Amino acid sequence: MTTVTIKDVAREAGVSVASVSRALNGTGGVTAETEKRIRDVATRLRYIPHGAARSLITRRTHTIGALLPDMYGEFFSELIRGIDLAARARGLHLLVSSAHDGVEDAAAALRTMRGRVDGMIILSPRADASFLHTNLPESLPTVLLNSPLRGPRYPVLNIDNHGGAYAMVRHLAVECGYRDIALVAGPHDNYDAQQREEGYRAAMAAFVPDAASRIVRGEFTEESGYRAGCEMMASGKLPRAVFAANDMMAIGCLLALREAGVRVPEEVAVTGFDDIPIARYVTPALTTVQVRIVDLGRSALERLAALLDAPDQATPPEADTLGCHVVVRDSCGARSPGKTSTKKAR
Amino acid sequence: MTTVTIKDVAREAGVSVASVSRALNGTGGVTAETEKRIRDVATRLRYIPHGAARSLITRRTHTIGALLPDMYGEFFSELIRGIDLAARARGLHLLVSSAHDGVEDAAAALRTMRGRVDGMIILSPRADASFLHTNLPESLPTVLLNSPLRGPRYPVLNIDNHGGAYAMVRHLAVECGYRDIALVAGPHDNYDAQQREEGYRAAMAAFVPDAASRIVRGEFTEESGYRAGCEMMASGKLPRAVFAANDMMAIGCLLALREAGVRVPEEVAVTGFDDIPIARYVTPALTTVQVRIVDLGRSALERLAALLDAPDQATPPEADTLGCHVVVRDSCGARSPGKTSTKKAR
DNA sequence: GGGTGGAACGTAAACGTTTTCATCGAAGCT
DNA sequence: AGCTTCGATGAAAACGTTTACGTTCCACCC
Repeated sequence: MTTVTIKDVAREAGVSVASVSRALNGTGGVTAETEKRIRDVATRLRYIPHGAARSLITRRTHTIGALLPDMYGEFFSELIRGIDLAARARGLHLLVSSAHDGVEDAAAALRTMRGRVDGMIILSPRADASFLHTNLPESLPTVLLNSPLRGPRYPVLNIDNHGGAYAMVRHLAVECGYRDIALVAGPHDNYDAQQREEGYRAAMAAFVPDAASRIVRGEFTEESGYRAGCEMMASGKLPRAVFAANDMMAIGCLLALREAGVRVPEEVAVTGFDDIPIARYVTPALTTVQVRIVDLGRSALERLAALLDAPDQATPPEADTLGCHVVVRDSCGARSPGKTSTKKAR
Repeated sequence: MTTVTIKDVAREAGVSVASVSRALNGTGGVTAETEKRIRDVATRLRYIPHGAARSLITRRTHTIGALLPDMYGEFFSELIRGIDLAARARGLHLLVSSAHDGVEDAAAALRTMRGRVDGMIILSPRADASFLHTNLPESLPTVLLNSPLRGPRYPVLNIDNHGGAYAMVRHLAVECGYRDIALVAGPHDNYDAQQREEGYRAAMAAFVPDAASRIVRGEFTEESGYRAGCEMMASGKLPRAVFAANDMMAIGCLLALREAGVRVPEEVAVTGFDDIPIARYVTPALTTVQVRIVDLGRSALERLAALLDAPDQATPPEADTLGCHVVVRDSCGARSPGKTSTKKAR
């Protein structure tokens, strides 16, 4: 009696449960008169349908699951935001699970999704082919984010890490005219980091073929960026430009240089990757590669929704990549440090 | 055949579904031998229990729902992060719904939670008493965040807006010695904004009783902070210190002053509220009121979990408030602009 | 006026689990 | 040997819905 079910409504309204279901769902088959009566009773009793029961028979949950490695930082909040935005536009709900304590954890999280979601969006370094095979219910529509996996099994959406890094190096080399461009790379085992590094190499080979490339490794943290900056200064020979594989490292590097009295961008240019919100507020404002993470989330969900609507549509086997472009601010020296334009806060 | 159910496992293993359930759940009542056989079959068939079906009978979903007004900005991502952190520590999952397109929307979101969650965390300006009464299943454990609501019905967790604002003004008045302190307030209909404003007034009355208080209204956006800065300069008489009711407005104000060539903090001190990540990276680094949003989310979930474990425990009728404290950086002029300490990126 | 058709409504099966209860057999005891 | 006890197992109910299928009833048509 504590919670009111469809039976209570039926009894109170003097009809069968079937009629209540029909009336409340707007399926035909009930007089306008009885429908009204049922509706009245339902609101009076404050009846709320039981989601689990409904989706058990309907085989629809109107919920999509998101498996993410971690909730941290701008990236993931932006991503979730994008997914959620698109989801609610479609009347879908979001079951998030940030499982990052290893494969066990991720597997468990994935399994509990069974029967609670209509589809999955997965962004996880651990999600290799065999992992997915054993833990993902055979027929659950899924789209992968930022995954090295290819193939017709699941659609994949990637950030154009390679292209973004390439474009940034081109900017530094061609438009700014620098030759001695160093990379503060990300961790070796990180897929994004690998691709960005490759983009750097390719662009260096293309635009300043006779200049040596110079790479110091970081870990995508501000601290590691700071250390990288110190390291380069200690080496006695500063590069003319530093391209950090993400913004946090760029900022760390910026701080290290500032502390040492090195002027940015006059002596050394510094650029990053990601365009996190902080980027435009540091001084000098950071030139970086903008990747519209919100859009990544959004298109992931759109793609998934398409899969849900047309289950056996042949999915384009090619992986989609989300373009990104460099946004020029002050830290690269390509423009005179102008006034920071005031933008409407988002 | 497309999805494998418990029946398939039972048939394949030559036992009843009951035994499969017992074996897989580790309830007693099966020989070690048959348990192993069942387990083997289950993994071979890649059986994954159906969540909805299970929770239909168990009346447990191991999921908690979060109703938030919007996913935007640092605040909400931090909040979710806090909730999620505590949730996964308890083996709970998270069903988020950011419903901000009005009451209709929020109501719909809340109703679809029925049967999918064991409890709710609600942070919504729209969630007044009657709204909750009509849309919240009678017996669903719920904790409210940052709500003006009081009473024994639901536990409430609040940020100590009043105390934080009070402390900041005290800092400006007592420790920095300023008397002419202006407030850039938040929107009138915002609960946080109201409390912060009240804290400002109270502190002004307490510490600089003979100084006039000065309030210009903003909307919690960077742009409105920028405008507030311009407005104050246009008035011809700049205050000695500006306390903005949130960081984004403080930053906007900072920019306006900087553009006009006003030196911060030498001529005008500027402080904010929230301690968003950006705050420590602007120059001068922003003195602000730190509120541990992650902790807010965490304790909300802890509280909810306690409710779940002991449903009829008398909930402390007093609303809990989460303390906050001022963190002194450069923008208030209380200390000599030091080196920005490099922190480990979170 | 006796069919015919269709709309309104009820009955019951189904969804995939867990759990109570009954059954069965073996082991232990006198 | 006859009884009890207990552990392993299966049968079936239950959870709260939706929906296929009947049934009833009324209007309509010849």
